[in-house]
Amino acid sequence: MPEENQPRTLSPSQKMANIVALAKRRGFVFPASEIYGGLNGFYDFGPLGAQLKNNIRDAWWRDMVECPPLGPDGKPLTIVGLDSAIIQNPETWVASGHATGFADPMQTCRQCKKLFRADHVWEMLKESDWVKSFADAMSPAQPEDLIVFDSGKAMKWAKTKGRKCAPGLALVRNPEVTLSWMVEDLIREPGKVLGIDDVLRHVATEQKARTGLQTPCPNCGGDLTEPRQFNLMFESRVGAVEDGSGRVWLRPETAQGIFLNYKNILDTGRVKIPFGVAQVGKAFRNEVTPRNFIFRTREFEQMEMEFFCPPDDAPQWYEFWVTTRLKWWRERLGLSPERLQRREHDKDELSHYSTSCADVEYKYPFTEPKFGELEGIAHRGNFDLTQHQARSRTNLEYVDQDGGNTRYLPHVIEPASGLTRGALAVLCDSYEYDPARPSPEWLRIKPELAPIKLGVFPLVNKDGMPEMAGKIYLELRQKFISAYDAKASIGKRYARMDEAGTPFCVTVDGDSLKDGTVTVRDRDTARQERVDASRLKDYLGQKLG
RNA sequence: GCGGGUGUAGCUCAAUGGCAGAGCAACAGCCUUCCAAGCUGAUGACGAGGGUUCGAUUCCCUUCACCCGCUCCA
Repeated sequence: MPEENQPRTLSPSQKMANIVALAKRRGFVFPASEIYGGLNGFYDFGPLGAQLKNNIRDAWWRDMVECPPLGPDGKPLTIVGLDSAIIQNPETWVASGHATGFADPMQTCRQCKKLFRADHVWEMLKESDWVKSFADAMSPAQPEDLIVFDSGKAMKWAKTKGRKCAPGLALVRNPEVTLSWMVEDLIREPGKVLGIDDVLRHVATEQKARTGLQTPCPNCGGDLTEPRQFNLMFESRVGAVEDGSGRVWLRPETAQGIFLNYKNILDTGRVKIPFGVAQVGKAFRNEVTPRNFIFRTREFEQMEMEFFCPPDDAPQWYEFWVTTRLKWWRERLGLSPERLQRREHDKDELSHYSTSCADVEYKYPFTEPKFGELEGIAHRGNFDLTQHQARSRTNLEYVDQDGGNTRYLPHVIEPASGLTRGALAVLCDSYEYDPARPSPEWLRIKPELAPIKLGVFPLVNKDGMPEMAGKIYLELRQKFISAYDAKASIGKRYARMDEAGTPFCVTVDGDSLKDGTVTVRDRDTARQERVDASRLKDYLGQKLG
């Protein structure tokens, strides 16, 4: 209901709150097991959400498997489908690196309470503000990666910072703690030139001797806790005996199921390189912090495709898939171009398996003005096949009969998108707000993706209108997902359909009974057109695609 | 996992150490001739567990969930 003085535009956080509320109100997304108080990181998709998600999935499957794009040479690509088990032999995850890579030891700082990956601490330390400012203060004239320890300069610096400093000893580090006990020995030689690595090594040795810990906190220099194990994979057990013998994991990504079946598909699928294998399914990660509605959940759905190609061709296929996938989100799902971007990963951001990786990113309301991930396209090289070949002792080489029977492990380009995130992006992108409208909130979902395509109403519940509307409904529902509604006022029914993102509403009114025409109302403009009821199927077929 | 904040009906909000109220939504019916009209009716809540108390939604403890930040990540 529009209220006076309501602002026309919403802040990103208000917008997000509205989207979450609408998603629940209209049955798109509910918190999982809500009657028991919910469960952190899990959501259920309601009637409309399930349909929306299926529509996105079907569009992806259609464009990947049933009718894949043409390659750079203008010839159609070969991509086949797969649906592999969620639980696989645990060796899978040892080979893929998830059993170790997903079990990162973490450390918390006792002073500033920040959390760090233990294997990142050293690098972060080098980049940390307190080490840098320390270096700057000590040797403004020196290159940035060098520190000159000089007690005279130290005293001067401490003075300008308003800190006390004993000759030759006391350096003060940010913000309160003295560093003197750590660098005492180094300062004995004023003027000596040292690299940051030298200093850090010394600091670490001192700290270990004193506290038994390896490294100071990169943020504040405080004490870090012991590295603690985190395992991001969900554990389960095969067999009913609880003795730890049948331990298995739920897959943290769908991709590995494809690599495990690579040989089977080669042997039976009549495919030859280059080709792709696509799969949609649930994956599970024990995220440290599920956050932002369904953006990061512990159970989520992926749409992944592994594209196998000759090693030399990999760079061009990588480029091909990045542009193809970006275009897909923009054109097929209709996401706003200005809210989509391609972002190349930095070197230090790359996973253990990939040599290059680009994200298709969307500007979600909760990341604004920044972007958040929607899909990642990774050049995985032959990492996975190499690992599985070695660990399973199964030859996974491809014999290229077109290329003089050469043998090689193909390289892999992997476009991996989040279906759950895709649904979120569609909800966010289609959310419209205009307090001047009778229905101020509506979802401008692309008609092809809308969970309900059509509302069919009698204008009022008498004079034969319900009968005629009922007949039209029975006919149209065979072709379009439709909803019949005769409750409450016509305006309310339009508003309900607007919030569900239903693109068109057909209304039977008094004239319909006389001349056989009905009105078709457009969700986005709220304008109506009179159409002959007998032409409805064709008319709507054109509009709904 | 750490720190901060928040938990009363589906939503927005009341009140109270002694029977927990309203508006909207949803449901049934009446009415209604194009954009959340009206009438009637029935349904519906103190996040969970424990403690103090004759009695706790209210005070105390614990826990769970959600929001924000750190971190991780499709």
